Amino acid sequence: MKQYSHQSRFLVATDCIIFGFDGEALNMLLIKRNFQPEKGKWSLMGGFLQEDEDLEVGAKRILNELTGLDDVYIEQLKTFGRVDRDPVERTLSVVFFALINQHQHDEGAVKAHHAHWINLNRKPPLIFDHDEMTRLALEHLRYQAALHPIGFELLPKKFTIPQLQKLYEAIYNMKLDRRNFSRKILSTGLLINTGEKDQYAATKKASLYQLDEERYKDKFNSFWHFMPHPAGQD
Amino acid sequence: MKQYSHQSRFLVATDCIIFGFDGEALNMLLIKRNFQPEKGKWSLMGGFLQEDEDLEVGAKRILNELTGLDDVYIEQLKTFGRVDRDPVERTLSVVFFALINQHQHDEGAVKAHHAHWINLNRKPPLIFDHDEMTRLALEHLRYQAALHPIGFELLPKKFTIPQLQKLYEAIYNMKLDRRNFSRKILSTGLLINTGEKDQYAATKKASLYQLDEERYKDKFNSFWHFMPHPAGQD
DNA sequence: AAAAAACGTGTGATTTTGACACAATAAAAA
DNA sequence: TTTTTATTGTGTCAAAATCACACGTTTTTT
Repeated sequence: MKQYSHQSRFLVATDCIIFGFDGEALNMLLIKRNFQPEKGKWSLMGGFLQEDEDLEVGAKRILNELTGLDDVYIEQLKTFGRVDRDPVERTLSVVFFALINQHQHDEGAVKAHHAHWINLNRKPPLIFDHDEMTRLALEHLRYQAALHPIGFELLPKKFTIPQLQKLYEAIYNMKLDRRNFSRKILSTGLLINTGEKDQYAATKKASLYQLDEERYKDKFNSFWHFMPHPAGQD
Repeated sequence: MKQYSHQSRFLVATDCIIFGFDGEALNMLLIKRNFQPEKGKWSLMGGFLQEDEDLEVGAKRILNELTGLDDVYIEQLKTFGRVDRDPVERTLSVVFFALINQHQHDEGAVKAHHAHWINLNRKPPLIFDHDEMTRLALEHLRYQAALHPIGFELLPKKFTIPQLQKLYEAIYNMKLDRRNFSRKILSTGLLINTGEKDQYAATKKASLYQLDEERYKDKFNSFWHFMPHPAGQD
């Protein structure tokens, strides 16, 4: 048996949802398309899967092309396959979810692709089913960040607890209590106090922490509740 | 623009991981293949995606073919795309995760496909990357069942709390405290006591409950902790 | 009628959580 | 130089949730 001859074959694309955090707001990297189809409109960064390429390799190729980054946190999110989702020709899209340190990307590459960091609260409508993909990704981010120590992927190697809190506040669009947040985060035992202080702070300088990589890997799949359970849930 | 002419096209299959519960153990529905490739070996139930078919529709078609069931809980789990995962020809597989009430399936259809309910603890090795798919699905089941009220999908419409507990014990391979389990489950407010009793019970007859469908939909995405956090996590 | 098996509910100590207060630090303003 | 202001680090306490465990009840079996 050399081939499954009588079966249909499909185009397969990879689209990437790339989240970044600038210290204040949650952003995503979007493309202002200067190519067909839907030239001039906004979309996710994507590309077609190659004959000899694993899915994740394809996603990382596309991600690297756009950001210049190599060692990025990505997860496969979901495959979108509605028959008419691409008006040109049926194309399945395997959507990947990436978290990057926004201050580390290659600005040249981003400009070359007409890409822009867009605040999530000011996101324009996107082509095809890319809005649906985005909704799912944000939901997934909120889900993951509430249960797993995933937020670190969006911050620099060394960061302060107030910085981390701002990130969580941006992800959930809500204010958190400084003291309870700190207690909860530190109680995971995942943070190492480097002893250094945040030199950019305006007033009292906060301590810089970094991930305990060892424990991070070990405990990634423990469950936590990073988000408060406000009273009166019912 | 009529087509993306120069891009490669791929075979796309759908494989289904089908979990069932017989009251004692967790089982999955597996195929003893009497067709090529890998005739004689065990595999998941799968099939190729059709030209005019949405992904989920394809999965439901395959599921219905095997079980005769129509209204089944399914989730898309992940797409497997290793270049050499199918030795015959490169094929992407979109894996779906299904939970069914094992006592409700169509035995005729199952036999016709040479399918068998196999206890998870006695699962034979499967072809291709189906073992990896299975591992992921079990992990996902454990994840989901710990956080969301998903176990009901594996039970009959009316069930007792001890039955539900046995299910959880099978999923996690651990014993649970009867009293704490009951309290936790009831405190979700998702169960309605039908007033009836389980007539098959050997001794004291347990009350039959059913899902409060309304609340179930509303609260599916609230987080819960159905599994205990034993002391000494560190 | 007594024993055995399984169900339903209750209790108390411990831990975790959420709400909130105060002292310490560092820059900027006075 | 002193005061003001903004922000960080740590602490307290009441309320809620969790875990470990005990007892009485119902139904079949002996």
